[in-house]
Amino acid sequence: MARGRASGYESQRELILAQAAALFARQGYAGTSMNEVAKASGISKPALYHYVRDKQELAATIAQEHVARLEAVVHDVGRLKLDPEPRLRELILRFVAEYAHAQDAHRVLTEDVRYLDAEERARVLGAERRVVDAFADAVAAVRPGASAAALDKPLAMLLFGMINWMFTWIKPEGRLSYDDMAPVVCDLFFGGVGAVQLSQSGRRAHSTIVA
Amino acid sequence: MARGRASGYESQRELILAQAAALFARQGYAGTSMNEVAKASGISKPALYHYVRDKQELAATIAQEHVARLEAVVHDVGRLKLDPEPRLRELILRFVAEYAHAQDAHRVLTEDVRYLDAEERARVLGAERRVVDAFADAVAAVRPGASAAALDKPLAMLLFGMINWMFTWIKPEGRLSYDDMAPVVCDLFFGGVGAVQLSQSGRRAHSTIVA
DNA sequence: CCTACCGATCGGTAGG
DNA sequence: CCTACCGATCGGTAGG
Repeated sequence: MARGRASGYESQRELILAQAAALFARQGYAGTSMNEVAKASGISKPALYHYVRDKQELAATIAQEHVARLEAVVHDVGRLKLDPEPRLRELILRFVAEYAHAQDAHRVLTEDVRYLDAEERARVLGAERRVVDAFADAVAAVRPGASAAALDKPLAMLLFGMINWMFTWIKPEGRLSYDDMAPVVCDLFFGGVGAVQLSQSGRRAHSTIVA
Repeated sequence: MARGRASGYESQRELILAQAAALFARQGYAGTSMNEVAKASGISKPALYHYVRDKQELAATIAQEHVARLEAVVHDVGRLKLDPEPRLRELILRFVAEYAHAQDAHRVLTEDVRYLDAEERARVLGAERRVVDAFADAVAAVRPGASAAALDKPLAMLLFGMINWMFTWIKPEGRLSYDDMAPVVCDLFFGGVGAVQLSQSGRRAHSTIVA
């Protein structure tokens, strides 16, 4: 669609998307004005509208491209034909690496998708669901014979919780990086998933032990 | 809507705070107007400003009161003088229970604190830091003799990740509740924390995080 | 007539 | 406690 454009058009648009992602991540979608996006991109607001249709297209594109990369990671790892544990470990390591160099887009994906209209939100959430399902399958594979298969997806979500939450407390200037934490997440999950399998085999047995 | 006399001031204010928390949680702080808060509270906008100084006070109060409850939980559990593992388990169960009946306030705490001015943000983040430190201490206590004490706080943050992320995927109408997941989180963490201790011993002794 | 913009301003709405 | 407004800024677009 952009084939006829000048060669600089796509690179300018990519710069705009990067600047918008940074602003949305820091200030939120609703808390960021198109004037700020234009200023950060070094162009006027009318010029900005030469590259993007409207504000929502910015968030939609940022989220869509990011979740598409996550789907690509899932696909790539699937083609490696690894055993269950190496496969899940590979997924975790690659996702953390992906987040590490796309922190802004990831925050837009997790916080700003609610501002998209129904159709675009459905597209993004559909891709997210496929990623979650892939993780749930990988979790199921490392829990052979588990009687509580209903916990595969919740366990995958706990895994996502650990790695998605990392962007709130890992600071670029700190000495602990995303890559340092990825193996810790793996060890914690692989070490603990067996205990969940055992204690949850009789459903909800523990829910009111202490309270 | 029924409104009392002078004694009704506080209850009206509490209704406003609850409505604001629900709107902020759903739409974000910047994406919510004071007109919406007034309408949801069944009063006019000028009337709303009779109960609150400005928009920021709403978010500050919601976040401050919520984190104060979390600090109270930490304090209450501390007075029980439990052994390390029951203590951390009790903290997890009570935090999940607290989140379950304050989901809106919790989302404001985790997403909208960035919109507060420096002073109020510092107050909230200070309270959050004390809560995190208490969890890190509880984590340290279940890792006796661990040579990688620098991982106590990161492990506490992974724990927070699991339980803080729950609000994004546990739906009220869903099959799994917060209370169902709390023991799963406990089992996963207690089962896995030993594996982390082994594989991470000797790594990055002076790692620090900025929380 | 195209592109790549500009200074200025549109109709509405924000917090107050 | 309402109507009536303000200075400013919102997302988006006019003419040139």
